[in-house]
Amino acid sequence: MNETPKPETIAGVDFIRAIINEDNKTGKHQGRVHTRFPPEPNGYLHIGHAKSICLNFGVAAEYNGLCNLRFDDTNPLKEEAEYVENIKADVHWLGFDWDGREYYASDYFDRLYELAEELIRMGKAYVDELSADEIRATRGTLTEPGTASPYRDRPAEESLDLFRRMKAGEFADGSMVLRAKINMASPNVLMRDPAIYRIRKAEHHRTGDKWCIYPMYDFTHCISDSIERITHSLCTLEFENNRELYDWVLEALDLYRPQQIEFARLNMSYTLMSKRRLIELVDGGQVRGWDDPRMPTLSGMRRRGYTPESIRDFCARIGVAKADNMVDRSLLDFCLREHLNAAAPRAMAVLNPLKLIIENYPADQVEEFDMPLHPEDEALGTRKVPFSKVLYIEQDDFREVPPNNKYFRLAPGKEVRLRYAYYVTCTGVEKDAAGNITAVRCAYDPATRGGWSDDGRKVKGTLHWVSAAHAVKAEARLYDHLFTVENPGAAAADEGRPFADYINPESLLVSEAYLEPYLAGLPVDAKVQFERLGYFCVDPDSTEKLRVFNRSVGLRDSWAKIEKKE
RNA sequence: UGGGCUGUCGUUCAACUGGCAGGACGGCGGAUUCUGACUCCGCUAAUCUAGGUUCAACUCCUAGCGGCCCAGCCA
Repeated sequence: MNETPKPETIAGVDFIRAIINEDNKTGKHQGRVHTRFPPEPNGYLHIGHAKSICLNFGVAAEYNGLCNLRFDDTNPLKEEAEYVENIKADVHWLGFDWDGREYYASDYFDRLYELAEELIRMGKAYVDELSADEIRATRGTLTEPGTASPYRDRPAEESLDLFRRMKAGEFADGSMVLRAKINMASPNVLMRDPAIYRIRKAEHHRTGDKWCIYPMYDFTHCISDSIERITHSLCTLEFENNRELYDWVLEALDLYRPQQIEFARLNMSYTLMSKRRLIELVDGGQVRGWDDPRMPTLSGMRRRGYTPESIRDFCARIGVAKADNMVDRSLLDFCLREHLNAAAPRAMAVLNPLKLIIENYPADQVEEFDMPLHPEDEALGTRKVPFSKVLYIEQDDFREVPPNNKYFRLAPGKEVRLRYAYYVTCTGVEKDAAGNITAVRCAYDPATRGGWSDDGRKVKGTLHWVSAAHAVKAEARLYDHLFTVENPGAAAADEGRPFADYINPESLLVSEAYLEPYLAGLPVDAKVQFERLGYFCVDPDSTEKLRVFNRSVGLRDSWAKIEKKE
């Protein structure tokens, strides 16, 4: 669990505040603010859920209120205990705590059943024996009203008897259903006698085989909110049409009524947010699992190096509103870079090594330099980095023929600084028979120890380096964006192609690339920002091999700029 | 087509009950720098349309237009 998150102010949350403030003024909830985060445990949490988590916990915190964690587990076919555990872990990782208020819709099955019977007795619900197809056929269309089921007006006692026998397991799945009796002609299709209980002879991850009938979302969610005395039930836009039903159920049963408030869900470019499709990716083996670093899940992003702080900051910056949106990934990357830049201890790394031989440095000598772990934060302390006659530098940091006079890295005759070590001047190159450069030779100036000269001499270039003899080899897997189009889900739907077609094949290739970055002997047990190269993060799960995840966090942009200037 | 919701810089969020359309990200340019990073400075660019009310409209009125959601025994 992280430190308690500071209450980042979420942009655009005013339309929710306005409602809460009004409620507080009128004393509707005695000034109480109580929200909930209600995931269905049918998959892992993704960046879209982070928005909801930050909103629900954030709004509650702002008003000194509470936020519950509630699992919406009314469909035994899709839900698993494994998901529950991972969801809890991810919420904690993000930095939020429900303080023991961990609830399950399945906790309310008994109460829900009682209320369903009550609805039947009141004549506001009936057992329908129409098939699913028949119900669909009689529901009408968007422009035409539906027609009543022949069972709609059966006596309450008859429905009650049938409902009890449904519960007792006397009937097969799909043979009958409990429907709320509302209005078959309602312009809101959801109000045309919606099913509120169905028969499902399936094992539930928490209640086992105790039940063979399960309540549906529209009947369950509002009552669960009511039972928990939720004041403001924040949910996404697609539930706007459900609000009328939400209110109807609680009104019919004369129960405490929370206020449902809808907000726009997060859409992010090049990112798939549909849980259904993420499940397909996992099941289809296109990714290694829910926590594959290419996945937009919180666990995948964690492995890729995103920090909870950066995700929270992102959620605060994108804000919340009722208009559909498509947030650019670059904002997420910005948030990560900003946090990493401030917090990550630094290290030097070389991805594409080029041997650098210091001609006038004693062959058997090794020096250790103390380098700050963070250039702007001395409190982080220093690291020791060994220096010797043969080093590795980045291939891109040397050009036999400099492209122009603005190139200030190493080239024949030019002097550069080896970061925190010495100034060196290039004296020549070594080549193999084919003419490929195999090593660069140079001479160092002993008077510049520590990487500084008092004589006013200016060197523009500062290179990163590692001692060849002391370098740590590591396997690096570079992950690219998983999807090739801005909105893979929509693209696939539009063109009617399987969305897996929109996976970037390069992301798979890149992920298998075996690179050999040479890391100086540095603390690599935590996230590390490789200086100058951009922002790499060490996979915190890795134990044996050091994995360097990157690609979306700045490296490419950084190089693009460099290339342009040369 | 019925109903619900929604339209502000490229993106996202602002602009209190009408009063100079602002911030952030992105992009472009510059300064600085022992990471060509970071930082700093500057620039860029928007009220869906048409009428109307008003000294004054993103805001109010009227009429259009666009986008999203709803016809699961999913949530």
